[in-house]
Amino acid sequence: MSAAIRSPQPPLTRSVEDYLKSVFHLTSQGGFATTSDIAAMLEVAPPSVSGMMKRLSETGLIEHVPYRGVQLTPQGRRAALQMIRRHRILESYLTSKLGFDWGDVHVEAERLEHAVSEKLIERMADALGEPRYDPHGAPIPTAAGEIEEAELVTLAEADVGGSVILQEVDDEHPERLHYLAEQGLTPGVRLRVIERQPFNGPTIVRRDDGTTRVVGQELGLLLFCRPTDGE
Amino acid sequence: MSAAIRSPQPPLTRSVEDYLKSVFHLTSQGGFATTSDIAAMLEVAPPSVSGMMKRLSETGLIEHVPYRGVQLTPQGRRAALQMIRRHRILESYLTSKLGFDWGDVHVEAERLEHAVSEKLIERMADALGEPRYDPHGAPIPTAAGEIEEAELVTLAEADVGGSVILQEVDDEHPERLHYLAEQGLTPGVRLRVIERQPFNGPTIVRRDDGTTRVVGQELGLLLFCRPTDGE
DNA sequence: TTTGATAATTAGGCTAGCCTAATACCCTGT
DNA sequence: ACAGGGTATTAGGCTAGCCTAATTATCAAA
Repeated sequence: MSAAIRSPQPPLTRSVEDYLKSVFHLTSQGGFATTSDIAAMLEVAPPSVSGMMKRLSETGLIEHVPYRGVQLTPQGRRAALQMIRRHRILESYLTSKLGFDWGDVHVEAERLEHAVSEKLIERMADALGEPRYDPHGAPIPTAAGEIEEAELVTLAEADVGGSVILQEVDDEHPERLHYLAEQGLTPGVRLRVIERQPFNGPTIVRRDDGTTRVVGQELGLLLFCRPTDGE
Repeated sequence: MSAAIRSPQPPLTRSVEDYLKSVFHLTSQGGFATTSDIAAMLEVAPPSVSGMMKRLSETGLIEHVPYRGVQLTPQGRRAALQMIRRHRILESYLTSKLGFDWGDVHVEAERLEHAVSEKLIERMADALGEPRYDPHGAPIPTAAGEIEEAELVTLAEADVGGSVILQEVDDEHPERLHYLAEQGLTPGVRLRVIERQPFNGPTIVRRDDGTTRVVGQELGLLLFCRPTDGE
């Protein structure tokens, strides 16, 4: 029998925490996370991923189907959600309490999330009033490990003629986030989808203030929206 | 010739940062830091220290006199002071802004100091109003790398009959700090040294409110005081 | 001056994580 | 049914940091 369960679980290393987060994100739509996708996300070589997957499945954090991919076990999912909570609480705290720009908090949180205690995160969450979303609109898992799963559609594929609320934007790349802030494309804004150019062309939207924005397909794929029925 | 100077200096590892801090503390009274003292402080085996000392002197952060000990180079001192600034600003922030107990902040800061950016530390320092002392009374180096050097005497060796201001207490061991707080022995308090028992016995002090405290020698050696002339 | 205790260093090994090169597997298109 | 391209894994190596055991240096006391 395998010794997948250990009573005094050793603390996870930074690397392990990063791998778990990646697997979580890559499997959030269901299915398996592939070796090459994980490698690309973490910027390591595929054999490094294979090696780590072996170790993680031995410790019971993931389920590995060779040549297919991996999924999180309940234990792995719990750890991943804890990391994501840390990350998003940190991003929220840095923007709200220390005046950080929303473009800069991601990389800062990326380092801090491996060093903060549970206690510190809960103090920050408390100071913020237990926020439910981070500055980029991403839902923050609860301390108990529950996360809201919304059915969002990217702006690049939203129905032309319909209305959407911009809910969440990708949190990487400061320049992109600065641009979005300049354009007033921030979480919560209501947009009417006016038209979309063919051949993966840009989407044209109108804000409530009547101004319009032209959003290229690449950017549009990173803007997650909730369709609204009302005009 | 050796290549002690590299233009694009690689970021220091956590370990290196810890070694530099240790050497700084062990040489603060002048002289050399010995291998065994460093090993004891970092809780590693002496040969680990020898190995690291070799690497650090190759990168120009310390000066190593074999079989004697080590000292920081100006570059190493700068790096050490930066770490100490981080540590003390973090301790201050956690107590002032997030309601942490002064006994708990040391271990939290010990982990965070390796993960915070310069920018974050400066934001915290700003939010605190550029504090000059941390919660345990230790002076905080400036961002430029200057630190106040006070001539302090431990309570265990303060002149009997004289008065002192308790300036700084060791920041480790939460229980000890809790005890000190209970006893009202916190930085800033004025104490009159009433008597001291022989054979490394306790020191008896009187606070301004007239109450007295009996402080054993071991504890007294960790309470750093500034003698005052006035009654 | 020699000896012996103590401290420092060298020798040699281990793990976590990464890498490249070589090999094995899977699946799609013919 | 199988050949080939692409993906995954295995093999083998490297570095940082740690360890223990063996060796060497230093210094004080006889």
